[in-house]
Amino acid sequence: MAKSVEPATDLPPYRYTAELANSIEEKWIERWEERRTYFTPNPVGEISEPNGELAKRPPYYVLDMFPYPSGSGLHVGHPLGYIGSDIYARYKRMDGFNVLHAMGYDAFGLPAERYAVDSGRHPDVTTRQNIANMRAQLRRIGLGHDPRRGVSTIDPEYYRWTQWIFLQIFDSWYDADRQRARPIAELVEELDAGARPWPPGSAANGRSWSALSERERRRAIDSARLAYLAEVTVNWCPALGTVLANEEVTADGRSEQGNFPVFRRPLRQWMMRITAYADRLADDLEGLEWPESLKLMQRNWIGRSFGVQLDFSVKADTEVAMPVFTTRPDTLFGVTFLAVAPEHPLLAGGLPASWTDDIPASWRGEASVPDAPDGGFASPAEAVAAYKHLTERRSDRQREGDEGPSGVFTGLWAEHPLSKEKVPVFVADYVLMQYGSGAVMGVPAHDSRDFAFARALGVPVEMVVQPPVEWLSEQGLASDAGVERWSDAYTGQGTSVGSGRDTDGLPSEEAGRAFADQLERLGLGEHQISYRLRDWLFSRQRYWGEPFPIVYDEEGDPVALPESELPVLLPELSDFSPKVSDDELAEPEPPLARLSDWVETELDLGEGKQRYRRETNTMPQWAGSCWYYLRYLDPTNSDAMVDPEVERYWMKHQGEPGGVNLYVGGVEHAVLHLLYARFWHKVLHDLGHVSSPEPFQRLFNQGYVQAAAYTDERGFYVEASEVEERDGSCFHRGQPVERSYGKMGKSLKNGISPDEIIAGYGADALRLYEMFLGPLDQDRPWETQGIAGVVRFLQRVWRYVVDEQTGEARVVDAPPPVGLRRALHRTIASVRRDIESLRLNTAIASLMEFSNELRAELGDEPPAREIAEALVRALAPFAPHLCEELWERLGHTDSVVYAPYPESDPDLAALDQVKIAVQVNGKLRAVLEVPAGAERDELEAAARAEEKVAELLAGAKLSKTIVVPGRIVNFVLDGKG
RNA sequence: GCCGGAGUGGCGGAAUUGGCAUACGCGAUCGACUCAAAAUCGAUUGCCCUUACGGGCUUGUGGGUUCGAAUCCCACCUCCGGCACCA
Repeated sequence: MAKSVEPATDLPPYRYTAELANSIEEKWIERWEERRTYFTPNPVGEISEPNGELAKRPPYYVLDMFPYPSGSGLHVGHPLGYIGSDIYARYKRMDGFNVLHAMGYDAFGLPAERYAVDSGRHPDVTTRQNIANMRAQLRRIGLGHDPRRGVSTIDPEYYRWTQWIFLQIFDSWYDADRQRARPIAELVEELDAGARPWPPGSAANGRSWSALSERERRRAIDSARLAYLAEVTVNWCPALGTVLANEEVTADGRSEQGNFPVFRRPLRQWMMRITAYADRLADDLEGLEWPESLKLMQRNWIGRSFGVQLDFSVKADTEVAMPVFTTRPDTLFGVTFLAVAPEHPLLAGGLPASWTDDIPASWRGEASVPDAPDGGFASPAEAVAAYKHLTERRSDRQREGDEGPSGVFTGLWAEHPLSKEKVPVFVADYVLMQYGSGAVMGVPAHDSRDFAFARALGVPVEMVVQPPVEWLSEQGLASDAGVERWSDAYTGQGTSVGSGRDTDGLPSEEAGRAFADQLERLGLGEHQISYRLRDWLFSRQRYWGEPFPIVYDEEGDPVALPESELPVLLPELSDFSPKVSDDELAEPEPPLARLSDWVETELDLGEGKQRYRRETNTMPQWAGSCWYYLRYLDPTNSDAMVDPEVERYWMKHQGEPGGVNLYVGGVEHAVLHLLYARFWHKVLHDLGHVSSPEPFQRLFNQGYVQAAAYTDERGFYVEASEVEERDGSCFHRGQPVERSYGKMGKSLKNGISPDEIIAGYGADALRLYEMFLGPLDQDRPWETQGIAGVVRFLQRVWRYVVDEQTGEARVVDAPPPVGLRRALHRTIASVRRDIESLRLNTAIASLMEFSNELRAELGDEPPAREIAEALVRALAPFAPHLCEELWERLGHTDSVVYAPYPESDPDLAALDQVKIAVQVNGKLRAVLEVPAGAERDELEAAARAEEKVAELLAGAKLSKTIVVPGRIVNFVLDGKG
């Protein structure tokens, strides 16, 4: 809580109070702006001046994650990462680098649109106002950003290039042989020349390329593009008038926002072929300086698994080969059934008209379809239709939430490729159409899901991997217990059994290899890699986003607009809300579709004037944030996304992968944003538009600020600032409330505004305290009272340098005591080390320690200029306003922002005296103070000479003496150790 | 369920490679200044036993390796995060 300090009459006139801090801070923020202190020059182009000589320095790019301009103002948790990156950027700037550091705004998207709808104003108005508010709040924290580079995604001059990048992706295809994207024109050339029979990903169906009509060829090529249209199943929420991401749908199939029903339906949408890059996205993580945990999250998200795809032949209308994917070919002889996803194409063909008599009721749907007749459905076709109808209406989330496995028998039988036995084919919703081939081989003995399914429907279980005895005993089973007594599948490796072949008795891995080889020889299977990653759904039925630079011709096929048509401006629209409905079958209607004058257009795209319809979906919020770090490089360039020379200057580093040197942001973007941005960057790299293969070389995740939050008896959060504490209990308006801790923010009603803290203590104190609370990558609880410690520290630094009575600098131009100088150099060494690895809490602790030594050494005496100036420079990245003021009072006319960061002289930083612990039997008995270079013999002799040690050694038998120079002496007496 | 990460004073946290556990700060207690309070300055502050001298214990729990473990190994407990029918 900010205290309102009485204007204390008896304080010295130049005491560093909140008032003084605030006036210093405001003064310097204005001067920095006037002097363009943070303007960072490019080597060439429009913004290569002023400070042009800086561009000769080595470049360094420090980036924060693109903020979304919230309408509710900042709390002290928001700027945590920004302060950390700012300190690092300032340090690098003082250490001789040309540092690019800027802040723009990710201003399109759902939250901005919803805020506008709620406040009844146009998103363009509210968003720009929010940006202005946020800029003002951040400005006051003293972040050293180049203001010219702070782009917003909603600026037409920005989204023009977002659209341009979309066109680059649209105009590309992925060449799997060369493992990179290439212009689509090259694919057309290869096809026309006969160098390639067919576009990748589509099937020839016996026809040759040249036999196709022009329209057919065009559609085949369109489906090979990296950005393509496809009919996909989406979560459609008519009440919100939009499709939702899986994350936005609750477990019971309703919208997270508003709790409206969500339906799954197919819809023609723009997709991005990110799966083409799955291998590179996974492999290239290797060379990045990212937290290992985050790399792992990306790898899991991509979910690459190696296995075998093999064919079972199924007799439906005709004999068809049905591929299944497995990572466990060793369990092939344990297959007792197949299961296909409800959407599987096999089910579209003819199913048998009736069951054979031996089919149990559980297979006929009795166990799985709630309203099935007693004894099950009359025919496979009916059972499958009923089951599909049941599962169709459930969202993915619902499927996952269901208790038991379910499915029905299709009446079809498949032939095992090696044993030639017949196995039944089921339809089951635990099989996902989107993964593998949408069909699985059921091995109940060795897969938990197959096991549960088999038990539920009464399908046989056959063991083909002998589990180790330990597993059986853990399950409470005897070592010879049959598979019918198991309560779960054994999913580990073991000894192969039960195939009746010579692989029996081999370790199961070896048997698996043998089966895979045999399948490959027979042409019935091949090694394959599957991914969890899916292609990226890129359309939104929203107003507040980038329009696609796409129109449709009379046949409904997409046509890219030429660059000269960019930007496609987002048209003015007074009713920008999505069209909502309570009818499940209502057609999605993007707001832009209402503008028929805009949608219907006549253009000459090279074939004379023709009528076209514009694309009315918009891009998702991720689009703008996928490439902003490239626009920061060259924000005013109207000829290119970024000048290649400028791009190379900032992003290409000798002997390193290249990219942004340091990227700081929250772990919540671990997969989506960071994966999408890497994907776009790689496409741009393949097409020659950027020089580095990866966008972000070093990544750092800052933690969250947490704060006490309070819930009333109904479990609702109450405004934390209104809670009072009495006798260890908490009350809100007289009612008792319960305390918990959580991420600071609007939802827990526990936000604390930085404005409030700055008014009460100053921005430098806020900066220091946020960093001092704990390691930057860790969550930390906010307690405003703790800020007193850093305030006192800043006051002391001020008082060392400035006379509190006169305001004059009070340093002496004489050399400091040698001990103090040594302490200074030690401090500089550790502060530098700590900043480099972003351990800013311990960097500040070192500076405090030095300040304590200064006080102990000097008392009230003025410090030497050498000491004072080094301290001011060392502290400047952390407390820039205060240090700029002190620097000026010390007589400097140039800015401390570009003063060189103090260097540590290793000779001075080395300790001349060291303390050595002396132990007897591992227990500390004395501490020696000896010259730093003391040898083993000297140490041992000195240790023996200690009175207490001598006492303990007298009469005892010494079995061992450990001497580690510079560290420890340990006497081990007989009878111990 | 699977995969990660973390457990150190009343609190936030520190501790290069295994070598003085608790740096730095908050809070608390006492003192100086003050009519008083705030601010500031100074001292003390891991726990237990002891008037004292001194001694013992202590990094989630239990074991192990080592002359020596917060740090390495094994088992367990708790908390946090990610993924969740991925065949």
